[in-house]
Amino acid sequence: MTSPNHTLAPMLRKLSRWCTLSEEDQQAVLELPHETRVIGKGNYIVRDGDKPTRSCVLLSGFAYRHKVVGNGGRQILSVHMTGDVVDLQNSLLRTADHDVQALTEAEVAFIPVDAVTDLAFSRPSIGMAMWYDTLVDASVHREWTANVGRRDARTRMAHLLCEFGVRLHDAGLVSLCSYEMPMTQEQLADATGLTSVHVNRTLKSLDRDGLVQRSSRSVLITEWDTLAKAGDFDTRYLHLAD
Amino acid sequence: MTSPNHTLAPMLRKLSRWCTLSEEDQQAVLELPHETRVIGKGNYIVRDGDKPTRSCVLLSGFAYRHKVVGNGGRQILSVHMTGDVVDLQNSLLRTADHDVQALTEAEVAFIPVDAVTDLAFSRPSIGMAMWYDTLVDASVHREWTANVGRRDARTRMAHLLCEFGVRLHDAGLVSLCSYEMPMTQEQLADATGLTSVHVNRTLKSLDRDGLVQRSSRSVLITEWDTLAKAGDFDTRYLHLAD
DNA sequence: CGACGTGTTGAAGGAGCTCAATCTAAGTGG
DNA sequence: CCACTTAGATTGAGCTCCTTCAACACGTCG
Repeated sequence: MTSPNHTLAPMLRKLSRWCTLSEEDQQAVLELPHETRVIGKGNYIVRDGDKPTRSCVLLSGFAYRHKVVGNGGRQILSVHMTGDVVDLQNSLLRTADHDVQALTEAEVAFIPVDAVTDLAFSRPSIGMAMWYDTLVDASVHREWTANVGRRDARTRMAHLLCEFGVRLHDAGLVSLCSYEMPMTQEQLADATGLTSVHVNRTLKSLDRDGLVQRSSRSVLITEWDTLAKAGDFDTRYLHLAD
Repeated sequence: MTSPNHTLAPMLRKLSRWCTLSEEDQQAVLELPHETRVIGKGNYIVRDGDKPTRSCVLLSGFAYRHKVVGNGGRQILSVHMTGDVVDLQNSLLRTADHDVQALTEAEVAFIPVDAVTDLAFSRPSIGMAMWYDTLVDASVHREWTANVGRRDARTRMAHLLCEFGVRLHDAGLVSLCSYEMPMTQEQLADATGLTSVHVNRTLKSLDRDGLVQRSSRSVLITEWDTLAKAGDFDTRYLHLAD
């Protein structure tokens, strides 16, 4: 791997997850023109309806995507971490169909979308890796639809906690069973389609049963297998092993 | 447009929706190697866990994608119609993360996935159109997540009926407000995260209020604007106009 | 210190579920 | 052409999971 200290190294790491990239391919990714910026906690990266001309890569921190529905309710669609190309979707689709917001203070790199597509089609391996990345994203959306549509509160919550553990672990950030998850209970509610009150009770219940401990923003999964079972969780939809 | 009678014409029509394709591009799409087949109503096109080597285009009829969760519940993730490349996702991701099933008897064309990717990267306009197609698919997933996560039964149902109307209309099949929708109430339930009993009551209620009439399998939207409003429906997520 | 964001807990209510019976329409075989 | 079957639609009654509303606790930060 070329220069792990390079700004876009997290993005390269992520793309390499999906396809093998040659030395030149790797170099080309790292040389993508970009501009870095720090986004304050809670600030918007893209707003629903925007016509972004740049794609955004998360270099550090967390971000999430969400939609606001007619009655004022909000649905969080996915949570993103270091290395995620968090807004290829909106920029390639030309008009954003959802909001992207910083969950914590976050370092991001903006890349002109034309540079991204040019690279994708001049270097098929990179193009395939990017396409694959957006496909995995869609797979996660499918799992979330099933999660909020057909699982009860306890299962949903357990599922979400498992997903975060696996993805953070895969991104090389933490151990599977102990991680920092900077989401409030209200945000967890918006991610699971519940109310914050019920999220509270559900977390308490999981805690009482000895499956997971959550204090302030840290999560400690005490019984991974039991939690995964309770959460109807199978990593397959994350496509980590294909 | 080249030869509207060609087998793959519906796929070409769909791709042309997303990007302008040159005469040669169009020809190249139509000349994709393929094998057609008729899939009986209710038969599976792909099963969760399969490793498909061919992608599947719907030439006629309807299909839907779904997931089965731990407690036996089923969540329908999207419904597909003529021209939809119904399984680019599963074939490009190498392992299927959900089922694809024929809703009605359906004519399909199977295309080797290698032929698809070769074409995508040898002809960037086609590649971009295909990528775009999968991105729109993901956008629909996002809307569905919000639909089942944050809207009440009545709104969900109205939203679904509006989506079908717009998409069928866009595929050139029918008028916006009157179409055949061959789904049972149980399938509508699995698409909306409700039970069939409650779907029945919800449809009755929409009917009573004069918004929509549904007899056997036909849908007649009597008050489009009112239904769209009741369904918190905005076509933007379908990206038809970008 | 006071204020604000977040977490916690109780009590009451409701949207949607479960269970179960009945009805209807479209076959299907004799 | 009719008895029989079967998949789906319809309706009622009771229940429960989750929501709503409201109060209070806790920590942090000006």
